[in-house]
Amino acid sequence: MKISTWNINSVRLRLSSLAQIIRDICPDVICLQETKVTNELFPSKELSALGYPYQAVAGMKSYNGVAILSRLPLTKIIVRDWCKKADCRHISAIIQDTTFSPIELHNFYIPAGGDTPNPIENEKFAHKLAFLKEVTEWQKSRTKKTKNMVLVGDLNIAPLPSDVWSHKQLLKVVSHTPIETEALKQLQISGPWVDAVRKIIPPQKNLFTWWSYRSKDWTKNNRGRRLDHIWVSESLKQNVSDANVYQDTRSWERPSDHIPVTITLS
DNA sequence: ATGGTCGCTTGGCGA
Repeated sequence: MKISTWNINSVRLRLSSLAQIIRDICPDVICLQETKVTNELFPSKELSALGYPYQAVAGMKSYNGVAILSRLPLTKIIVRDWCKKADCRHISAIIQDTTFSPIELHNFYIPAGGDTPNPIENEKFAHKLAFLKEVTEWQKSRTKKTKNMVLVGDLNIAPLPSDVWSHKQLLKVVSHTPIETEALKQLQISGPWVDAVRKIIPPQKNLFTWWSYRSKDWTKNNRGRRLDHIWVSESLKQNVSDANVYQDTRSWERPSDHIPVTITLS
């Protein structure tokens, strides 16, 4: 089973890019973030025609928005609000597969956090930290636990030194500050999570999934960050047989600033 | 230290 995650930055604008990615990768399940569209205007028919009849969608006008597209049936679709905001940053579903027992899938779009890494001066950063804490506490409080779980999304944090182009220069930049990487670690250990991508691609090796639009040539200095992640539960750890990023897409016409990340479960 | 670019929507916000 192949599971991909991609911050698409407008699903309507990049439908043809998504179709190409589908042709190239053939994922069984695709999780999108920043769809930037209401559910009424979500291109359901087009995506169904591309081979994904099972869809879980949580969108709003202009901002945020998450979606799960699947070749396999999805059950128990849940859209959750965090920090008392109905801002479409999380959707979960159970993938009904015949090879594995059911897999509980969580698709997150964690707040970016603004520019200043100080929760007192910057309410967006405060929101990001509060969001992480709330998800962490929620995971700890869950009593009914599904065995097989996968968590994906644009987590907007690059946890490892090798997840950014310069560890030293980014320590005070939102996405790589110690307070964030620590919060992400707490979130990770509050559940059964293993970083599936880093199980395949060694933690020493630089790996990025995002490059800013604010650069004439993103390849020149390769100033990227790994903001997009796929985690699996311990129960699936041994099943992770591949993980990769589709870096070519960043050079396509009208690219998203994020690239797709994919794992294979065997 | 500053400004650089996108997308949605048409001014300004969020990234």
